Amino acid sequence: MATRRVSLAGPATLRDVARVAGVHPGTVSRALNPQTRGLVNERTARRVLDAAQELGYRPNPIARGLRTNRSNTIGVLVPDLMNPLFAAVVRGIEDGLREGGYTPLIANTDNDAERERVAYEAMSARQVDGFIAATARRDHWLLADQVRTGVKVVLVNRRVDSDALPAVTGDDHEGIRLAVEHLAGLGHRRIAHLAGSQTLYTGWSRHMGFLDAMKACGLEVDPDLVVFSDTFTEREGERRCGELLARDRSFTAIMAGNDLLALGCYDALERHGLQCPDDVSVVGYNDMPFVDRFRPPLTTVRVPHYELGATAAGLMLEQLRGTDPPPRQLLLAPELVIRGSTAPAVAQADRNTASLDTSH
Amino acid sequence: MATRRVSLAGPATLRDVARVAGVHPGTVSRALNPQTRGLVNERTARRVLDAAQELGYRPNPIARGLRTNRSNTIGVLVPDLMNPLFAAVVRGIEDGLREGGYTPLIANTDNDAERERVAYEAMSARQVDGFIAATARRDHWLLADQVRTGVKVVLVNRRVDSDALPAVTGDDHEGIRLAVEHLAGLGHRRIAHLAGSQTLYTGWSRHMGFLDAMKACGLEVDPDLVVFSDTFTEREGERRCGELLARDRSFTAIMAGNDLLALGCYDALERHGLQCPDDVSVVGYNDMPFVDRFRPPLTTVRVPHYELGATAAGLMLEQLRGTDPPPRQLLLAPELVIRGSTAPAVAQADRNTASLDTSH
DNA sequence: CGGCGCGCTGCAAACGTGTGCATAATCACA
DNA sequence: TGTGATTATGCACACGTTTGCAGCGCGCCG
Repeated sequence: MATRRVSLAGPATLRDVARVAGVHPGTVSRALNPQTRGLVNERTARRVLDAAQELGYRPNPIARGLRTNRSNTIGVLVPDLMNPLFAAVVRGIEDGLREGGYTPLIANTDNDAERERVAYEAMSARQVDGFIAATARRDHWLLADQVRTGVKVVLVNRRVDSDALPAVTGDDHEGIRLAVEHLAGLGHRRIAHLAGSQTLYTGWSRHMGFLDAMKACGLEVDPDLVVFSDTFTEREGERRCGELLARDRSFTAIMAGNDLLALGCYDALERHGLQCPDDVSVVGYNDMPFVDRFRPPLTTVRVPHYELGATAAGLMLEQLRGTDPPPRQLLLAPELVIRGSTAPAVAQADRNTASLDTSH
Repeated sequence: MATRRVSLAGPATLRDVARVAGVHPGTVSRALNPQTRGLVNERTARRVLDAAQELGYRPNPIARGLRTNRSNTIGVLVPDLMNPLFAAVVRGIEDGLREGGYTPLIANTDNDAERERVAYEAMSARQVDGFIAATARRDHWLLADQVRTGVKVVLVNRRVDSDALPAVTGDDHEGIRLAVEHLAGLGHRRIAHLAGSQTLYTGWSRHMGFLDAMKACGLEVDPDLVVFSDTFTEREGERRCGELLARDRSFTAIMAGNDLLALGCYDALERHGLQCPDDVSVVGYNDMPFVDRFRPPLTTVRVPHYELGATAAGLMLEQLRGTDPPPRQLLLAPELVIRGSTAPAVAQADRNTASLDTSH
């Protein structure tokens, strides 16, 4: 009889299980929830579990969410999934959340404040239990909203000065240091810096790292050799590197804020008749897929993007389990990957005459 | 008083709006739903809308979903987000769905049947209104389940023989034809084919396309020059291309089933002392990001992945709006992108002696 | 033997919406 | 003015689950 009803209607509900097991729906709820199983007699719990198994009962997350105001869902805000870096981060987040039984709800923001806001609202409405924000803006309303509403937030690839929010990022400071030391070790003394946008956290922190690293190596940073780009794109990299070359050609190496910017440097150098790495060494940042295939293969700093996402998920789970652990800010170690775009510095004189040949 | 309640408790509910507007919650529901607004007096509707605006009312999708068994959510099954092709497809899906007010729920399956199944179950439990499956297996249980339960499904990057499911894919047949014609036009007559796995739709369809295209060009396909790979990876490409070279070196061009396989060919050719494109031309498929940066820049067939996703989303919306339109199978036009990895065929004699020089 | 505590389960009220049905109000028309 | 049609709104229940509270049976102890 009961099975008949099941075969007729949709998926089995708590009431169906209760009918088969001969108990009250409330008891079924308690028996099936590991949290509250202790409250119910072992023998009846067994009976309930069997009935549920037999009917193929699957709890309805919607109904549960309505009652509990929780959804086992985490909102993930990411600039652009088509960017392989963020794809890796998101993949790490997904795999990390799965361990805790949570599901990510992903939205692309294109670094647009308005889209970010509507995605945030939509996700809040869907009762997400927290947010992982991989969006890179340094200033952020999320912070304000967090302290106001107490919603759980974890930042990835970005942190806030106040230490108020848990965050996990790559150690840009260390990464840039490795790169600059590598260049210094090759004899480079005049090192240019093609920095990313200073409104994005990564652009800013790598710039700071560059200043410190140069000092640590006993090198001077010539303001003429530092240029800021607006976006992390090849085109912008080529443009800014062109400005650099037009202004002052005395540098023998470029530290780029990003692999894409580094790629733009390739183009600009080629356009100005300079060879990489023979005339100018270039170092990127991130170790994107396929940069080992470029011409020349790019020396760069590897950032563990997948692990970034996975540990961010871990921090979120930790926060969800409760007992308010103090917000932690984790740094993940980068790794210098030396390939073909860096070489020993040429003697200053040689290079200047060489470049004069082509420019006049 | 009413506003007081709002400031105390959480987000405003239908009842709150009703209290402020001085009407029954049911009326508010009707007034706010564009579908049913016609049922309510224009003046009161206005009052309700104002009240909702004032209170900042946001409908609760969870409660709505519980009542309607719909979630405005579409399950998206994708092999791996870190693959830039699928990232583009997913991005297209997201943007396409947004137009209809739907949100994607994304899961990576790694082409693993078991993970696919659990993701499908989990999404069904969450009451997704449909599935977009970008997973590439040719045989699929989804088909069976679809006809059984009547759940809405759209395939992308894959279709089924029976025409029973709406699908949108790139026109592999046409794409391969363009590529083979290009090679034939360069004088190549012995063209090898490094095919993808025949258990995946794209691998299979491109293989079929290759056979037809060769015939159309009046060229013979030598079974010795066709080799099948198990996965779409560089390593596998290198391995299989190595087998090809060991077996028969008479070919002057390779049609690869994939850019990654083509990349593997680069490695194998180099290892065997052959130059691309001087000795052997290589054509890829997909036009992944950065293949224009490879050494040499890869000639390949561009597939509009973003549009693939976007139109798949469109098909899904169409299906959701109802009135059962017949399932449509759309083909999107590919485009041949000629770069540096293809060149006129060398005279057979020249190349044989050249390769003999290095191999002996 | 009565009362108390304890282990277990039933009861029912939510959570926020949507919607069929009833009903009140308005209107048209003879 | 009465009747039927139309329009607009109220009412109440349902969706499936969780959970505080009450109650029941039973054993223990005084």
